[in-house]
Amino acid sequence: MASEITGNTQSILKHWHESVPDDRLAHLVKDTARAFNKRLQVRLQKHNIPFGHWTFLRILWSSDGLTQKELSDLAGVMEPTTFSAIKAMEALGYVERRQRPDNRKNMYVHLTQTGKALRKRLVPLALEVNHVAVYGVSEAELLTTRKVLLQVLENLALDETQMDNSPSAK
Amino acid sequence: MASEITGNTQSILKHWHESVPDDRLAHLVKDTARAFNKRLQVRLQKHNIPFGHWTFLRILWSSDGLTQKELSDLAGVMEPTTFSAIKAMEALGYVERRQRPDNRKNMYVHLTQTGKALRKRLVPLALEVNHVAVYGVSEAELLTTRKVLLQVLENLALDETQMDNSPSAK
DNA sequence: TAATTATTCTTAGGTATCTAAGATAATATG
DNA sequence: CATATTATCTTAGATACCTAAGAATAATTA
Repeated sequence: MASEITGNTQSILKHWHESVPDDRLAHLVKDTARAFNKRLQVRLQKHNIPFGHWTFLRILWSSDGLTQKELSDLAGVMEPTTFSAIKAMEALGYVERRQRPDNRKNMYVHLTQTGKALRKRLVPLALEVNHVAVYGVSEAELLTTRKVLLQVLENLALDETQMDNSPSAK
Repeated sequence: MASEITGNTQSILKHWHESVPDDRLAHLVKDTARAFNKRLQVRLQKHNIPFGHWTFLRILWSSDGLTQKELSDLAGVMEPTTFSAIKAMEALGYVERRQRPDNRKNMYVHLTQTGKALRKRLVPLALEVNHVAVYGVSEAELLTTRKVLLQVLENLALDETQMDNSPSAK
């Protein structure tokens, strides 16, 4: 009769309170991302939406008719990931994949009515998670956090351009 | 001859500069976590260490001889994840799984010499990633960020205890 | 315009996670 | 102490990602 909780955000939390290694921002960011994902996932599950479809739906709601390549870039995933997600979503009737007469290479992805309709139901779930998450955090702190994370993302992107061209395996 | 970069942290970054939706901390945290993972992963790859083993090695280096269950809790993953990672690590000769005469249920995981030796080589890689990541970020900002992420983690953990007991769908 | 190069989609196969459920051992209870 | 419950490890199978490589098409260039 104890807690039936599966994802153990609890124990992770405990760990962070007990020892905050001041060299491991990566770790904290990762744990937080996992918790965010999990909270959205359980909400989506109640609507029978696989978490992986959310990413693409979100993009399509704001810009329908993109190619799979464009979708991949916006979602920040590789083409095969997009391919299989979109195929699954097509099978579920959320999207249609179309080609244009003037271009037989690109695949344009369009939402169906069903796909469009999901928006009203699902967006509030994500907003709720974000709302819950920032409870008790001041605007100023949030601003700083966002700024820092953006800077970190930028630094890591720079590392990428540098590392991937100089394969100095040490 | 353009950039041979596979993980597209670049395009994600661009997206964040173009539109910062002020309701989507989750999204930013997720992108940052992915970038962190990726940067460590490419470094580990040069040493032929799968990213998934890193998590468990790190824990074992500071507390050898834990059970698989304890490892799972500390790593924040489910038992089957730990099970297969540890099995693979056993096959590679990094760890040994032992049972005690007084307890035939628990599996105690011990590092081998090889496993212990990896520490000296791998820990610097993680430190480097963290170092690169926080370049140009002030101590004060970092402190705030850490505090905020911890608070967020706490809020999400609370949501977990609340949601998972009141399955009010819809 | 023909040949080469680059882009996009697709297939194949692998990693790291998960949930659900089986097996076995330890613990608690009637 | 026998039975029921709980805990841990394990198996099986799914999801969401990845890399590498093939196929088709579009774009470039010689």
